[in-house]
Amino acid sequence: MRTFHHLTHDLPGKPPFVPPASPASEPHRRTRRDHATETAEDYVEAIAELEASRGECRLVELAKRFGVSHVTVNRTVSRLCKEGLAETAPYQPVSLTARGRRLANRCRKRHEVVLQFLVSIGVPAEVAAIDAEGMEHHVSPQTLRRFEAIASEKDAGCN
Amino acid sequence: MRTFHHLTHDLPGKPPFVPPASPASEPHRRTRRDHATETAEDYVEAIAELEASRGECRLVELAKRFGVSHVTVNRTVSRLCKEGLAETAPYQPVSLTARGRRLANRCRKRHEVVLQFLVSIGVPAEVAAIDAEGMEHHVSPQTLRRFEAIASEKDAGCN
DNA sequence: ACAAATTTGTAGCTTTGGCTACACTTCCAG
DNA sequence: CTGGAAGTGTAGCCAAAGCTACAAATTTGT
Repeated sequence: MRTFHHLTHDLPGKPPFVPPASPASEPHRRTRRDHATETAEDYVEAIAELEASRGECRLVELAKRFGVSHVTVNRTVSRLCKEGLAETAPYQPVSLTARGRRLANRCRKRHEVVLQFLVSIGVPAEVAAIDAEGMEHHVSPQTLRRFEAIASEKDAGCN
Repeated sequence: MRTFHHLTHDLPGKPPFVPPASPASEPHRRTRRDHATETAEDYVEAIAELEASRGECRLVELAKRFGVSHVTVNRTVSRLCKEGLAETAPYQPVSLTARGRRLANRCRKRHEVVLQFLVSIGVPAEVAAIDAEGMEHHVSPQTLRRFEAIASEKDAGCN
């Protein structure tokens, strides 16, 4: 993600051939940006759940949850700490900061809405669980509102 | 993606502490797997479009489309070639193989279905375009069928 | 209390996907 | 027909997210 302008002195004689970057590239740029936050979102959500269900969140549990090695979890949690979303100390459990908790709550709600929406339109529960996991990070607030409305509509039996 | 067992002699005295990997990790593993194919899907789709609209697909056009540098495009296209989805020669345009074209067609259809579905449930077109871009890769065939059904339902004015 | 099991940390590797800087082809205009 | 602009290639850097192997700490069972 980092840019390196420290060597780009922008000497006026030679514009270093900047690529034009069409407006149509916006959705892609957005999708890439989402990507960067996906991991953080998944992690804070998992941490919150584990704290709720077990009282504390240990790295091994996260590793099991995501199906990755504890090393990957360790590094990712370090990143979350640097970003001010989580806190931890060597050999101690992981906890969320206030910011992390807020993010976790938002993600949990969004996840639930997406999942219930998929189920409400007739997607089998197991498939819906998988799709929701992948889709949730790309659902905008506007779309989420529509999902919510439709899910509750169907729940009320108005179809 | 590569694994390195060349030093894992599996001496029977010490099982190298295999992580348990809960069943709940499946959706995440699946999502990660999707990730790997997302780029390929986006690229073949873009290549097909550019071939259709301009007769040929040049790297610069792809770079503009995705908002990335031509270097990134170059490397990604090389990977597509290795995977048998595209073909190119130095300083020549990029074209799709038969496999690449089939993939592109599937992706285009899926993209259209997702986009139309979002619009049909009342998401503003611009927002729908962005969301579709991010969501499409995570929509299973089952969910896609539901999307399709609902979109055509609404189109027919049955609500 | 101590050995074993579990958990966590660290070193070092891979691939993917970003980037800049610079070199080289192509191609067209004058 | 030649020179510059546009397009492409290559070298080399970065960060994220995956891994194994090994080391250290902590917890647990006897």
